[in-house]
Amino acid sequence: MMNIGKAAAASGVSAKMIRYYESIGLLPAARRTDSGYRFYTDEDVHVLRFIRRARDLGFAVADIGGLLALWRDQGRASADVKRIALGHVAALERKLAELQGMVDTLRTLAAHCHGDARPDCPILTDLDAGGGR
Amino acid sequence: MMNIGKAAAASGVSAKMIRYYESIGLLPAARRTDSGYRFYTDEDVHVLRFIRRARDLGFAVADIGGLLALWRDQGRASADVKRIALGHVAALERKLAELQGMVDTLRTLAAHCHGDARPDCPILTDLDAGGGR
DNA sequence: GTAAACCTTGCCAACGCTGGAAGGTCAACC
DNA sequence: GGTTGACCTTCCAGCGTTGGCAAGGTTTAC
Repeated sequence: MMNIGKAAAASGVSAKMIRYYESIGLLPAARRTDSGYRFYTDEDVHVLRFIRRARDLGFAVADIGGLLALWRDQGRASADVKRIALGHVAALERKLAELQGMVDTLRTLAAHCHGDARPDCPILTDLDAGGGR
Repeated sequence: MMNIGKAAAASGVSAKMIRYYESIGLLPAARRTDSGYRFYTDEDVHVLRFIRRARDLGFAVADIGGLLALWRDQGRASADVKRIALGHVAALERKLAELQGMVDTLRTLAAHCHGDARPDCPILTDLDAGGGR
C-alpha cells in the first residue's frame, strides 16, 4: 500500500502519467483512501513498470492496452503477442527508413555546401526547387 | 493571382495548412480580395513549396522560419545554412538510434517467441521484468 | 501547532496537423 | 432571375504524451 508518489518512484512512471493513464482508461481507477488519495499495491507497480517498458519500446498507449490484456490473460496465444510486436517493428522500420532518407539527403546536400561566408548553398537551392523530384 | 485552393494544389500544401502557417506567423498575412478571399502569386507558391520540401526533410516549423529568412537574405553565409542542416541531421540521427534500439530489442524478443498457441512468450516476460536492465 | 511535503482537480502549453460547423461568395447552368 | 454546388471564411475541438502551474485539502514530522 503506497500512495501515488511512491508508486511513481517505484515504477518510473510519473504521478502525472499515472493519473493520465487512469483518465484514458489504460489503467482501472485506483482505489482511494477515505480522504481521496489514490493508493497502489506492489502488483499495481508491476503493471506500471510493464507500461513503462512498453513505452520505452515505442508502443503507443493504445497498443499497450492490447498488450496488457494479453499479459493478464493466462490463456493467451504467444502468436498474438508476436503479431503485435512484429507489427510494431514494421511501423518502426517504416519510420526508420523515412528518417534515414532525410538524413541521407541532408548529408549529401550539406557535403556540397561550402559552409563559408559565401551565400550560395545547394541546401537552399534544393529546398527552392523542391528536390528536383 | 489565384485563391487558396489553387495555391494549395500548385504547392502541395493543403489550404488548411496554408492558413495554419499564416496563423502561426510562418507566412505573412495573405492579401485579400474585396470579399475577403486570400489570393496568392506564383512567388507565394514558390515559398509554399520551399516549406513543403523542408517539412518533408523533417525540419520543424520553427526551423523553417529560420531557413526562410536565410533563403530570402541574399547576403546570407552558406555556413549558417549548413549549421542548421547539420544540427538537424544530428537530431534525426539521435532519433534514428533510438528507434533502431527499439527495433533490435523487439526483433530479438520476437525471435525467441514461439508464436504459436502456447501462452509463454519472452516478449511479455521482458516487459514484465522491465528488460532486466 | 505549524511547516513542509505530499495529495487532489483542473486548465494551459507544446507539436503539426485534421476535421467539422456555420456561414459568405462565386461560377455555371436552366 | 434563381438555384445548385464548389469554393471561400472563421472558430472550435481533437489527436497523443508530457510538463507545468494553480488553488486547495491531507498527512507527516518536528
